[in-house]
Amino acid sequence: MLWVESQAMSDVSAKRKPTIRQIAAQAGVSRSTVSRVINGGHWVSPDARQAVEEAILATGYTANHHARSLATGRAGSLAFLLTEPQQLLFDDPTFALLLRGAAEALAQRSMTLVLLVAGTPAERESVAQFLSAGHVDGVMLISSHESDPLLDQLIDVGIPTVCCGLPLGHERELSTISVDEVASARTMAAHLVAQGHRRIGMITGPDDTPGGRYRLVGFREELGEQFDETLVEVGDYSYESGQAAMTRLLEHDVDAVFAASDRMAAGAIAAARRAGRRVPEDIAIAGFDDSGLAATHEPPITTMRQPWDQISAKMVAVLLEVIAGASPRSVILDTELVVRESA
Amino acid sequence: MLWVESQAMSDVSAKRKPTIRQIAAQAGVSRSTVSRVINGGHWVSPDARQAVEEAILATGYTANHHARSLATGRAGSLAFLLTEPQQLLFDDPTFALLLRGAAEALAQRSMTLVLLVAGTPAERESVAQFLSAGHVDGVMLISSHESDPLLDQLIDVGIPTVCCGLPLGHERELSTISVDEVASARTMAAHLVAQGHRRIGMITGPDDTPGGRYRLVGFREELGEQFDETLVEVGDYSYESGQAAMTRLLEHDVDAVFAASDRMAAGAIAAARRAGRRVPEDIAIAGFDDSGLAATHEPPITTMRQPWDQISAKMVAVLLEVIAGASPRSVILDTELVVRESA
DNA sequence: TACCGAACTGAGACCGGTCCCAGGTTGGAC
DNA sequence: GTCCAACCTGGGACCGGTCTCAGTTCGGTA
Repeated sequence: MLWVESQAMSDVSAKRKPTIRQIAAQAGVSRSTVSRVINGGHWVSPDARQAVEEAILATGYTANHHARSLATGRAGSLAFLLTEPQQLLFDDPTFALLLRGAAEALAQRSMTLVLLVAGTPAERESVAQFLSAGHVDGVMLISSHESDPLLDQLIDVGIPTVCCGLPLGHERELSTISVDEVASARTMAAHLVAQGHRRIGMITGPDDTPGGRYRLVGFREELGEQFDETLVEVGDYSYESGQAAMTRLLEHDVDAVFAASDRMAAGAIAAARRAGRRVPEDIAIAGFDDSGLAATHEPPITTMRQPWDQISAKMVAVLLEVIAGASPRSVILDTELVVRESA
Repeated sequence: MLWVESQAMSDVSAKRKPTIRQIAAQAGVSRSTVSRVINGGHWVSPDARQAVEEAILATGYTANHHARSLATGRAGSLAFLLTEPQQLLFDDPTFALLLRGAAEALAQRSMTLVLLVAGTPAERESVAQFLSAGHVDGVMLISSHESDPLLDQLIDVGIPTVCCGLPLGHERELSTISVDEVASARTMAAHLVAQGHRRIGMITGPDDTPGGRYRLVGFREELGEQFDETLVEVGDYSYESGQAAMTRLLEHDVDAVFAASDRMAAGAIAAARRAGRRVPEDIAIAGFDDSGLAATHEPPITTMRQPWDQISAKMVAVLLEVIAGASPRSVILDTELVVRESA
């Protein structure tokens, strides 16, 4: 009876995860030494280190994240924060690329990615509370509307933050990873001009987003005298808004259109065809992002490629720097013109 | 000098997050009582409860997740685990819908969503280790390939798991949330028949996925005598595979095609058009999922709607039940025929 | 009046780590 | 021979909660 009980108990303890004390006992050293080995191993004798490493290997020991976080004050995780009111960002294939890249970059550092959605006001509130509670070490903010109230909250809370895209008006306080919007737009505009197009229209994004504002700036700069204010329409990056904008542009007899997103370009192509125009024969239509959609679209869309993998990798890298104490900094990455069939 | 120092120190402590002990002191009770109030408040006198609640409100106290997890052994978080080898799932808009739904469902319960990607073998290894370390309470597995070795690992580790789609061969050990594939496929097949189509082809998914296997079963059942083995092509749910499959089907003179995903349907439509066929006039093409793509496609795609919001909500609900001690169970949800223009 | 159980409270151990610090060796410089 | 620095080690406090359990109060019952 007694034997059965102790048998059962030893089964339980065998199944239970080993703690640092068990490793210490097995290796014949103190907890402190085990801890040192785990964290870099400075000031540990070769003998002790080896004994500890063998014990760890033998037991399959893994440190308890929660205990470590409690003791160190570091969470060991970063938040991936989505703030678009609608599910705009979820329709957007680009977000998935960023998410995947960020998750992988974190996994490599044995940190975790916590997904936070702050769409509704209620959600924003609970997210703000979550963040100020210190449950994560830093935030990757995926939103570029400058009016975003969450930006101020993040600055208030003082939590290390990196934004994707330019957070207009907050360049000093927050780190940002972005592409050179102006130069990218100039490149595409130059391409369209070089193709011999004269009446080139543009479908921009909202003016309170960097992509909406600066791609237009670059477009205007490059066209110079040729620039025609009446050939500019505003969209919201969605397929539908691209369709609507194109429908309006068709009344102005354009021979080329530069859309600020691939999805708007796809919508524009659909609208152009519905109006009986061929793409690219009658109208050339180019996009922006190279979001996967562009390559498989019919016809394949000429676009500016955003370096999504670099963007996500840099977001993580810069954010970790800031967490480690560095000052906020901004990184600007290059885009690449990808010529396909639509323009 | 001394004053300056103590001033600085008090500033620091003022900024520091309040702990349960400070709340206890402020409310004039013990830590235990505060803890009781936080966790439901049983066996607490009204006076004590009120004092504690006021102190919490006044200080903006929030419990430290890590400390709580350490003490309770519960992590307070669930993993959203992606296992597709390629970035297939990231191209797939449906995954984003699930992710969003799950994140929201968890936020409502003040739990967090940890994103895990297990694509490469190295990633799978570290994910397995992460999970067996008990860093999360449960796993939402997003993958439906029955050959997935991770399934066995999850069962080995014994971590509560819920799968999205039928994990073929593991119905007893794991919970699953799925739709009635067979009935859904029958509904769509019946619709195509009712529209007067005679030579109806199908583009299925891989045979080791429930969507690939059972949608074909339903399709065959419904067509009965009309079913023609030569009109079945296999795709991998992607746009390109839909294009390729359709190109082959066109040689067999089909007048309707049922694709097992909207993306394959879109690819099929493109291929049909390239071959000079009009959709739906010459060939009707239907999809599956209603993934957002379907509604905005040109023409809008007739499809079977999967109840994404219900699926994600059920995944979370069932998983929490299992974590709480319930036995694994399977939930089957209904789909809905959405008739648009393509079929 | 003695007893009992229910309602309520607080002390202390505990979860599994990290980190500060005091102490012990060892080797080299003076 | 002494002193000191560099290297290595272990004990104990601590991070911020939860939880068990013993103790107190109080109303009701035999």
